[in-house]
Amino acid sequence: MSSTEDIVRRFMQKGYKITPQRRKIFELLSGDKSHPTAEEIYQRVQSAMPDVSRTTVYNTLRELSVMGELAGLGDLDASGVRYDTNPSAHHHLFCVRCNALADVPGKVEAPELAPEVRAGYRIEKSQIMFYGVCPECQNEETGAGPC
Amino acid sequence: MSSTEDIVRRFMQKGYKITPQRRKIFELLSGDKSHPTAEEIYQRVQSAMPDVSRTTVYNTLRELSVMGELAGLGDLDASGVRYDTNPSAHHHLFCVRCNALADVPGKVEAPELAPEVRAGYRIEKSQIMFYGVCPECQNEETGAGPC
DNA sequence: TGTTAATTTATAATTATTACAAACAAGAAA
DNA sequence: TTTCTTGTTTGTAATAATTATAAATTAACA
Repeated sequence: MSSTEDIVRRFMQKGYKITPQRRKIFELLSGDKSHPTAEEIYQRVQSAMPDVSRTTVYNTLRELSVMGELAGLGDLDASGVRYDTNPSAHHHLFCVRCNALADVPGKVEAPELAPEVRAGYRIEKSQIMFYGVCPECQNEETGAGPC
Repeated sequence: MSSTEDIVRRFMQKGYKITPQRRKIFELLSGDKSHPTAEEIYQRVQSAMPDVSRTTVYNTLRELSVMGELAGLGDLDASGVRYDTNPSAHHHLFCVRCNALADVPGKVEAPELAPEVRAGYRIEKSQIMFYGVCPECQNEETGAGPC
């Protein structure tokens, strides 16, 4: 996601008002790489500004999504939508043990689909989810005995 | 998914009972390629057996998932989990207009991730979602005038 | 055919998210 | 700076998907 000030600027250009709540949410999200859920974002906002409501968090997330600053990643582990602050096209790594979600940096191309396998679809983009075990969970595996 | 009788056999081997409800759900699912939601499956079961409860549908879907006969595909369009009756590894095509979901037949390999891009993950499998427009929606586009 | 344990059912509980309407505040205008 | 207008926030209620629970039912076996 862009810097807080960039987003503030874009919100103002669109005629949106800059409230302390919105600014705080921008600050918490810009630079975040953890792909938090709405609830996690709400919790973080709470510690900084205890009176912010869930609704405001949801609203702001929706506005940022519409503006293309955020992308929502459909429910992977039934804990809700996870937000990706990196709006450029990229793939993801999902830890099947702890549900961590990481970006695959850089450009990795998905394969082209041959026409006979494309079912007539006109393909516009693609997204690869790599499932596996993150480094932290690999450590625990060796250290913590049998599963 | 396997044939109804194969699944019945596997359920019996596990000591599960074969009820008319379960058998009907197996029948409706085996051979299905539409990636229905739990609610859609419930509706279809209803037309054949009006007294089946949602809970039974959900329970049976969970049992089939645990047994590996079904795979749940996390929420793509906020209408709930969609069930894939094809348990072998394959990729998907998602229509961004009508939310249709289709299998990519055969083996299409996702790219290997270079170590410097893998974030330390041990990768176990991967799944590519191709986003685009299905043939039906392409037809409507040309026929139905401006969007 | 009777027994028993699994299954089904209806209902209530949970969880993520959206809708709503009243209270409030940002930013433009005076 | 004060006022005004309109967008924003908030708390609460509504939705929707799914899970938990406990009583009633029934499949499978003896």
